[in-house]
Amino acid sequence: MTMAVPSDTMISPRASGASLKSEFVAFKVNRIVEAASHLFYERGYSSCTLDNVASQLSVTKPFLYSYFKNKEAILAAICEVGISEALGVLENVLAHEHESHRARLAEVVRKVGQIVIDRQEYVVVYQREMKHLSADDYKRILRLRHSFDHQIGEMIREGVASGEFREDIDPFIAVWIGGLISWIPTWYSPSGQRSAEEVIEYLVQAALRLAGAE
Amino acid sequence: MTMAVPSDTMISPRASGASLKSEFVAFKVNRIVEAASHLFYERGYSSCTLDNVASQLSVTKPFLYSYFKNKEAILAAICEVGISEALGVLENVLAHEHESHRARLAEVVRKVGQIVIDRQEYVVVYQREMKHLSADDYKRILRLRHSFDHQIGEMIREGVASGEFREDIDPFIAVWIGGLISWIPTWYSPSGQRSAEEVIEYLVQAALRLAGAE
DNA sequence: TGTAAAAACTACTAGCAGGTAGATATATTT
DNA sequence: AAATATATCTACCTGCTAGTAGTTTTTACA
Repeated sequence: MTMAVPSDTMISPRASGASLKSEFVAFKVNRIVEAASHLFYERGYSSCTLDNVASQLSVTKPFLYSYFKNKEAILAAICEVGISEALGVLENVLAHEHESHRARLAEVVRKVGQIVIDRQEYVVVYQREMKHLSADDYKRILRLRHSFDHQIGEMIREGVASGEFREDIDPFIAVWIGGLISWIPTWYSPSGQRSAEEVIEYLVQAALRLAGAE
Repeated sequence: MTMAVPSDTMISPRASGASLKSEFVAFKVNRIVEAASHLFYERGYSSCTLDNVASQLSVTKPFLYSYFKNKEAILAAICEVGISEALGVLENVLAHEHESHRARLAEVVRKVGQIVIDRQEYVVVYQREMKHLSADDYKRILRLRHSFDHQIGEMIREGVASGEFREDIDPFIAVWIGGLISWIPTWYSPSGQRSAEEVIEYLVQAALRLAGAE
């Protein structure tokens, strides 16, 4: 988008990375995505107007249009946050050695669960509103999602092959575990009775039980 | 679904119940709800116009308004289908004796799972669009939902008390089981690889495993 | 078959929401 | 401080959609 513009007297603190100006832009883009995510979460994408989003940020609609092509582009940005973070965590975990397949599954579930709790609203908007994406954005996001599902499936398969998980477990069980995780944001509330730690602990236990790896 | 239609010379078989005319009305209401549910499922409630619904049925918008007060009333009717059917099944199962708590849980999960598969689109619309209900409809539907959750929780509690389910199972596990069930419509497709029977069998196994009642 | 009532339609309104053109304010540079 | 570039806003347009008023068609019945 915007190009690097070094300041007059000082060299940009980040060696060759983002300039101060492009950081400003990133900051604003971020704020727009946050506000939109919150409002889309509460009112739904189609019922939420860009004037709503703008006034939430105390700006005006054309402000949004100088950072996003259109309404759908904001939705695409929201959808990308949750899934790409989850994918990042997954790949990070898979890149490291683990003492057992069981431990590896537990860590993936724990970390992805944490992201889902941290990014609750993004995840819900992603699940609910994905169909409103343009064909291109839809494909892009879906590829990320498939990559995620595929790697989880692989992980389960390896656990079964190693004998650590029950033999009669179908790799399809990954879909059920995905269900447990995706279900959290529909009932978990930070202000509710259960703490995030408690919920995640239950989640991990449930996932291991489903995999027959207790 | 289809109602009995007495021949011209016969008196309506239902003594004081529904007349032929009110059965016609019920039939039309049903068709509207079906069509709307399908379109709301595909395009989302807010993005789907009543002209869309009408043309799907080869009628016009005022036709809809002679059977429903407004758009929201159609949504309320859709939301009510899934949850009230599930509640009906649940109460039916609970009214009968079972050889074990395990068997009872399995039967509830199996039957509710079947409804969720049969009424996939209704369930998804219910979950996604409930927030667009009027305050009154919202409360009414939520009461049904709470009744359902409560009774499931009770059932788990009894299973634990009886010693059939693992002691360390939290009654809160009902929420996780609810998650498994509600997750089905987001990935199951009648035309997909897995048959409905297969999916339900997996669901029941997973639920029992979560309850520690294998 | 004629008439009244019910059902459905045609044609409309009012308000809203995505998107934009051009004006204004702010920051940057010389 | 003037001039230029950037950022943001005001004011608008256009198309769409929930909802309605009044007319026409169909049905029911005598």
